[in-house]
Amino acid sequence: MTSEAVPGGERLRAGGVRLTRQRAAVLAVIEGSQGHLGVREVLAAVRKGRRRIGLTTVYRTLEVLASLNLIRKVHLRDGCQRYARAGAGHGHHLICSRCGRVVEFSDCRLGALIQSVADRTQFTIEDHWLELFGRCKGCRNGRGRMRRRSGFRETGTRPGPAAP
Amino acid sequence: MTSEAVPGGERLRAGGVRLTRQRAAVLAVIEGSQGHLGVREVLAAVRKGRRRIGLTTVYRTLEVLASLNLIRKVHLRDGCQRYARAGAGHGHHLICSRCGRVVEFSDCRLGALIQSVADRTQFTIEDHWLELFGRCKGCRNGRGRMRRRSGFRETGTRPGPAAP
DNA sequence: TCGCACATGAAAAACTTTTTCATCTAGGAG
DNA sequence: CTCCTAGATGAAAAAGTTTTTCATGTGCGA
Repeated sequence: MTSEAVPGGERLRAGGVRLTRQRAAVLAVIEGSQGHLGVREVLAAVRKGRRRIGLTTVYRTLEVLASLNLIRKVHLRDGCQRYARAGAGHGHHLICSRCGRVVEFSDCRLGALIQSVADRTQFTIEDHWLELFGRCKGCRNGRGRMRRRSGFRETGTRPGPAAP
Repeated sequence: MTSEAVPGGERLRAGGVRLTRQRAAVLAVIEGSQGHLGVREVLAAVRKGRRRIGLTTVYRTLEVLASLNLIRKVHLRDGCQRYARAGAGHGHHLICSRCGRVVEFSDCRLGALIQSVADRTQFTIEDHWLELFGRCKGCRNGRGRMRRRSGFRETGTRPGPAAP
């Protein structure tokens, strides 16, 4: 297995960690999903792809990949151990509350707001975190809310209609 | 114990739930803290105040109080089962990454940004969520980062230097 | 004051996350 | 190309968190 053949291989190496088949598999699963996945879902998806992997490794790998910014940790109203593929920006998310689709955006013009809050509160503001929730085009007229923890698309990359 | 004597009593009743000594105690602990507290910390603080309460009740009560907007759920980088007192706004938080102090603000002028992201992604955006992280005045020159899960001030309301 | 629907809490169950440690392997050295 | 080893893996166990259960308690309207 050459690193060239594995998407993300270079990026893993660049991060100073080894390219293992497990890491490649987890990265592929996340990148192949348009939604956000939890630990058990990643485990199931990797195993469905006929690759052996242990639960412990999934925990560790998700943490490693997130720290390298190869994937993003997504926070929902309840529970925040979910992950989505990383886009170009610094990781703000727009999440469909019905199907779970995650779209990343980075143009958060918060400069003025941050300045104003900083002035008023005497804080030095170092970081911010913004998430938007709504309905994607396909789920616009959906009746209810899909079960939160259900996977959206485990794998398979079909270009979605929405992208920044 | 009349409801008048208990801060939050009216608000609990208005929410359609009973005013119990446990709910009052949990609310008092959260309101008396300037930081964010986890479930175990709330449990410990209530018990330190010599009031009997069970862990199950703490879980249930925090959920009830948060659903009535009497307290807020705070999400941190890791873990998001922490709670802080509720201010007037719709609940955005500025959090000191050293001491844990939480300041709520509500003037988030995100209209233009939300419009722009909505246009580009074809999403209908229904809700947003913004959190700022930094250092409060007192922690400006702090060396490191205080242990994340440590309580900040369990109780006692001394007017802090920072308030919107 | 009474009564009961709602609330509590101890214990157990269910679930999640971390730790441990023996084994494996990616990938650089030779 | 083969060898070697630090880093990676994973099964099992431990630790921690959250939910469920159900008998008992109590807020509050009648």
